[in-house]
Amino acid sequence: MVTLKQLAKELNVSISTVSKALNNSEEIGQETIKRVKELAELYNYKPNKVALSLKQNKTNTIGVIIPDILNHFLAKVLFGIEREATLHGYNIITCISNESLEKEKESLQLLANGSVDGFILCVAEETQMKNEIEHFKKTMSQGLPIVMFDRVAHDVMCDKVIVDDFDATYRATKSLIDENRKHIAFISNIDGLSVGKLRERGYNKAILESVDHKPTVLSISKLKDAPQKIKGLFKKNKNIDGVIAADSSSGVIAINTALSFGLKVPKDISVVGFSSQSVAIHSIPKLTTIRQHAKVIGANAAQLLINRLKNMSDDSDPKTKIVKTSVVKSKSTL
Amino acid sequence: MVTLKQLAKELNVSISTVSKALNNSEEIGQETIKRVKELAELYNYKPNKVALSLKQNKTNTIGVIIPDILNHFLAKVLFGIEREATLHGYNIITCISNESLEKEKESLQLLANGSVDGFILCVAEETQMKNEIEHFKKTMSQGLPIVMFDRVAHDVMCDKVIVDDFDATYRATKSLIDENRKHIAFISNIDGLSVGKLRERGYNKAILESVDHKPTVLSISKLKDAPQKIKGLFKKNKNIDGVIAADSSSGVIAINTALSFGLKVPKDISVVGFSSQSVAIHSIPKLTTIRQHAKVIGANAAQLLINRLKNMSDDSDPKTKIVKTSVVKSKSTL
DNA sequence: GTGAAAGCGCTAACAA
DNA sequence: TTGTTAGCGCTTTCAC
Repeated sequence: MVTLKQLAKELNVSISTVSKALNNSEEIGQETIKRVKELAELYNYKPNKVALSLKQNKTNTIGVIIPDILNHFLAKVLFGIEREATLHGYNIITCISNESLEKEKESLQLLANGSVDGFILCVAEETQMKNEIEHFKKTMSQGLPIVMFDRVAHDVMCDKVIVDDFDATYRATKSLIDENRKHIAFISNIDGLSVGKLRERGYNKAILESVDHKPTVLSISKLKDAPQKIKGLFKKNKNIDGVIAADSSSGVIAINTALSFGLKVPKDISVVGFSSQSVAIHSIPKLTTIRQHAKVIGANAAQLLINRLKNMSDDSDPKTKIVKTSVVKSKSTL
Repeated sequence: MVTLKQLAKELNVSISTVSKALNNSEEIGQETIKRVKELAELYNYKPNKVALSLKQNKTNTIGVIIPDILNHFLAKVLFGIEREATLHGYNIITCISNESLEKEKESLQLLANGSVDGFILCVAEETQMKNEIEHFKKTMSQGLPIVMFDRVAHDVMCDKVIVDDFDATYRATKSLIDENRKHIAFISNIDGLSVGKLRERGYNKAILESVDHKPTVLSISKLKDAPQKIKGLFKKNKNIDGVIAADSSSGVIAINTALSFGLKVPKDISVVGFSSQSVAIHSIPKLTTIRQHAKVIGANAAQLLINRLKNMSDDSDPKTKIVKTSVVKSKSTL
């Protein structure tokens, strides 16, 4: 990489002249600016990012900590973050916590050494289980703002972007009730997570309000077992005629299982799931989905963080942004 | 963040003493080392990464450029890269090219300013179409090594990690022929990509060698249209009794479509697809998959790059690593 | 055993 | 209009 020093030498001017010329300083003569810029162009000069970071005490880099990159929702959020960040001239360093508290702590520690200006993260499952928040607080006390999305730690005072999980399942369940469904089950692969619990509660509320059966909840601990477990559920409760799925896979699996069981979808049974277009088409009929607008969530998180970074002095109260879900009706419901 | 300077001041010693003490230098007395380390611990001192990078002229950061983070295979490779990189003390900066040549160039340019020590990338679709490679060469000539995986530019002399695509479909097609299938179709959502072409060729070869029908190739340009297009294919060719799917979604969609068509899988029709466990379970029966070992690919790519970085002087010939696919037999084939 | 000083590449206050 | 200098945080050579 060519440096200012080399350009200066070649042009027989001082380093600062070159620097100013490249930054279009008023101080420098047009002629000089032109000469400098031409040579810089020729040598494809790019200001060294590391030196700039050191000088300006900011990296224009955001640390993103994701529990699971293979989760389609989380990948999509990451996509949204990357887009928005790039738009504002920020890079992202991605760490994957693998749902582990230890790895989450490590990643936070590792990047809190000047590598990044702030964090966007989704709390790991283990962290939520153990309800640990000290590492978040410590990071923030070092002057690194955090934005949490989806799964958040309520007791940490930071910006957050969340989904209206409770409402979403409440309304979805209601809508199945309106279809005159009599026995609606709730299937979840994420009952350990804050969002999973919220979704279950929304379902519970709707059921308890309107239907005369108790909530029927199926918890899938390993996705691999989903087909079998769902099959078991259908066998045990022959009268199930509606399913709310809390995660993106179990909805399509529920449809496929129902079909292989000889049930007609949506005639005999309606299925709604949290999912996205690209997964929803893995069943025929296509799954009616609760869309979380993952990209929007990512973009919002990035915006919140970048705003904080741009006004570091401004110590205003943390904001929580709720991104409303919307239902994309398809042929798996009436 | 606390700096050496501050520690030095507080301890009434010089900056260099503190630095040496923290690095366990022989020069420094045990007593001093102890004092210094205690204070550093107390203040949670971490050497500033940016300063280190500037000093040592390396960042311990890898730039990863991925065409599409929502592609399950690519996400999994990223996972593999991240793991291996973390293991060796490297961070990764992720850019998403969105299959665009322009974005790919930009990302490369943007990070080639000292932000990263090298690149791992999968060539964007547009880049492959236009067969552009200048930007890769330029980057490499700046002293930044590149490792390409999956979709590679053959004319660029760099390390590569690829899959035995041709062989994989050749063998998969053969295996359906061995099942006594008479009319095997090939479905692809990636016919513009180098790997897509290789896969098609493997299929073609097997068909031309052994069966008396011409290759039947269905090209899906937008995933959204997959169910419809596949339905069309089945309608037009009622005697199709085998399907090879080149991408992860169309395999499960083919099964689901066949079922909705009244066909029995695998009795009437066998389906094999490039996919992974978590997508394969989106059909009942589960899809027989050609596994690409995405995580291994990622890990290999990271290893190759890190090796180059560790021996920058060593100008040895580029290596190409082939990660063999394996078939995970499931109930969608006989 | 400890400290001073140079230098990584850059910007900016100040001097000329 | 241009140049000198200091300094961002760190390591390392060389002097004491």
